[in-house]
Amino acid sequence: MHAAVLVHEGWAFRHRTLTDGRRQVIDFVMPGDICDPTVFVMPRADFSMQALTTLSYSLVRPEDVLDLVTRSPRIGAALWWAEAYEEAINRAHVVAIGRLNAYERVAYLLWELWTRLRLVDLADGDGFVMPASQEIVADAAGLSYVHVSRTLGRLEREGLIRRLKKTWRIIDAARIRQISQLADNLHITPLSRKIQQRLKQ
Amino acid sequence: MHAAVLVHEGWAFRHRTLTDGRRQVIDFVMPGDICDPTVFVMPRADFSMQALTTLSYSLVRPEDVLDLVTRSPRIGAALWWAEAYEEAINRAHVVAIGRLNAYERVAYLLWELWTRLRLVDLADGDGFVMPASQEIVADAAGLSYVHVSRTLGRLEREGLIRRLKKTWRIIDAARIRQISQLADNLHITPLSRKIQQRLKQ
DNA sequence: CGTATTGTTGAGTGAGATCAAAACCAGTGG
DNA sequence: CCACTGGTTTTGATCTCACTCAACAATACG
Repeated sequence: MHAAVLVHEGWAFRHRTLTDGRRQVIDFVMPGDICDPTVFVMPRADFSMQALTTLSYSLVRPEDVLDLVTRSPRIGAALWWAEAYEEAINRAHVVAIGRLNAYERVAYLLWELWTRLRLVDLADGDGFVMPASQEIVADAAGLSYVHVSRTLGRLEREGLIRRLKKTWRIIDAARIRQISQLADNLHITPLSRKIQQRLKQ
Repeated sequence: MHAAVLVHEGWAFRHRTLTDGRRQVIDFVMPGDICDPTVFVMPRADFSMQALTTLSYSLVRPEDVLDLVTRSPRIGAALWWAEAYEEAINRAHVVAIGRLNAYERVAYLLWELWTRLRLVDLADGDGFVMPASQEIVADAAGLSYVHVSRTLGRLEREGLIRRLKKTWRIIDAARIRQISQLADNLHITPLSRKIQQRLKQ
């Protein structure tokens, strides 16, 4: 059983960088998320993790995880849910990167980030603070940063989003959702909302 | 209703098909694989599954899984391991599709399939039976089937693989492994081998 | 056999990459 | 308040890898 990191504040991302410099961001980690902390310490062969902002988090040791799970079915369920949620996001990424074009892919990413942030009350209405540079977004979407810039520009020109410094706003959520194709992959329910909220604290 | 599926014999694949027909294969399911333990927590699966050959499998109902896990730590550990393994494969897919070119991606796929089959003793030395059509391989790699055909042709012309009907052989494993870049993502250990072997039965 | 599915090959095209330069922005220090 | 610096974003021009279209070959199958 692994230890776990519970993120309270701040963003990070997990990524894999190849020897020649190519990098793929596997996913973003934000408040309410749980993840394996060993990556902070040990450069695992698989992937590594990097903070985007200052992070506040708590560590749960393996023994404690086991203890928590066996004692409280509620927490066990929450952990299990978090796991399943993460997997659903990962599957969506595979589909997005494998079969959506740049326009759809960037729309999906916007939708995912906004949705996940709303889940933990970190979205300010239609807007949210975006700490990641476009280079990192590109590495998450499997695109070049130049093309990400162009695509975001297009979405803005079309009136679907608006950007001001680090704050991005979803102007036409319905359209973004529709373009992204995979919005329903993130099946958010009132229950999941409550669970994630609790984990955030 | 959803339940866990334990595959004993045969291949299947999980995929997501978009409304316009574009399809992404999320992963292949082969003997020893369990899918999908998390489906109990999710309201509805965001993907569907399809058999490639006749399948032999056993179904485990949600209640029974819970029961098994709480009673036998051994089974709990095995489930946990299977989960982690599946995630590692999924992460590798994201990286492969996002950042590898067609040549590397196909090499990776070959490596992954061969490695996973060896894990459950279903590889005949350097060869294995490949039940999936190139169209399905293409949908797994995020490529067109035409390009998959060309790429396999190239690998064969270069003497790295050989194909005879449905049997594919890895002639130069070291090269394939090297080209795929992500071979070490599948961290196989003697332990994992044993666990997978047991699950196969 | 004939028919359907799958695989191969060639030609032309296009979405997104790469290259390069300019514009912008946040600090930092004078 | 301004100039200087390094990072980020934008824009234009060009190129390339993989896609599409189309025809044909091979294999599987009733």
